[in-house]
Amino acid sequence: MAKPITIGRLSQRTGVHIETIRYYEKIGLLTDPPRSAGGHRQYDLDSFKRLNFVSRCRRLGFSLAEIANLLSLVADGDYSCRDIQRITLAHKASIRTKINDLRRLEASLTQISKDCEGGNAADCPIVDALFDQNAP
Amino acid sequence: MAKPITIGRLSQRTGVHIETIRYYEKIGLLTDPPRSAGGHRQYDLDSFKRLNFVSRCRRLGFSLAEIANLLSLVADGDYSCRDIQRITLAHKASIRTKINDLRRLEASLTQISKDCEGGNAADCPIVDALFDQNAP
DNA sequence: GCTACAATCTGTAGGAGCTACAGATTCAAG
DNA sequence: CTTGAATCTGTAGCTCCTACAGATTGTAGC
Repeated sequence: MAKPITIGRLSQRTGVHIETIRYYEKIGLLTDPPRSAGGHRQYDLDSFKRLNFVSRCRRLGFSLAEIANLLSLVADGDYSCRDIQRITLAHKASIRTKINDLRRLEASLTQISKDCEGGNAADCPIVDALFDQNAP
Repeated sequence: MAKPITIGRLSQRTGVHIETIRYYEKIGLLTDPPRSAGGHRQYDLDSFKRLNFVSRCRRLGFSLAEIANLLSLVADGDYSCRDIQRITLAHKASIRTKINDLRRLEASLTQISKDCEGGNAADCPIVDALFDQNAP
């Protein structure tokens, strides 16, 4: 059988920090791997794939709870593609909401910094705008 | 002199939760207000303005550290409008970066969910894409 | 003045998603 | 067998709050 993978190599190959891998194990996102006689973790190709899945989902902005959900669906085997797509699309919608929120923030910041000409403290429009008790 | 404001009224007027106000005080973002004989906090118009400033900055996405920085600049009185604008523009740039990141996420999700037709588990393109060890 | 009841007090723990130690072992190469 | 790198466990920290518990204070009505 294939030589087991150490946590260090797994970390290198997936780009996930060692501490993070152990953290995922602790919270139950990854299954506990077998151990060597001395207690070191021994991973295989499956653990590698699973961690890669988690890592990719994280990069796509899924929360750990969402990922746990996806993983359990897949593990149970009785999921339909429709389930997965529903989760994915819901996630996409929340990303869209975040983008819109940030766009509004950007517009506000553009607005309040527009009149700023680098002058003195007394008439800084940004500070005035933020401190004014009557502002929205 | 004006009647002091209780923490409850301050919370109502600013929309900041009571616990959050106390938290801001604990970390030094707000100054410790005077207390009644029994130990209840007594705020005035200045504390109201200051908390409003903090609250507005939070809504604009500034971190508490950034806000502390802005407040100390203003408190010292020797800031220039240029300083404030610099901080504001830096913040705007980081928001723009976040927007771009999220847009890329959205595009990825659109891509991987595109081929999904709600079929069976065996050929779910999303799961395949995420589990495939050779994927990017 | 007294009694309710609301508001506030302090302190601590939790949540998300890690990161960063410290101090003790274990592994692998020479 | 030694040495140095890797790994182990456990705990504490980070950000920005939120949510209690249990005690005390403030206030309105009688």
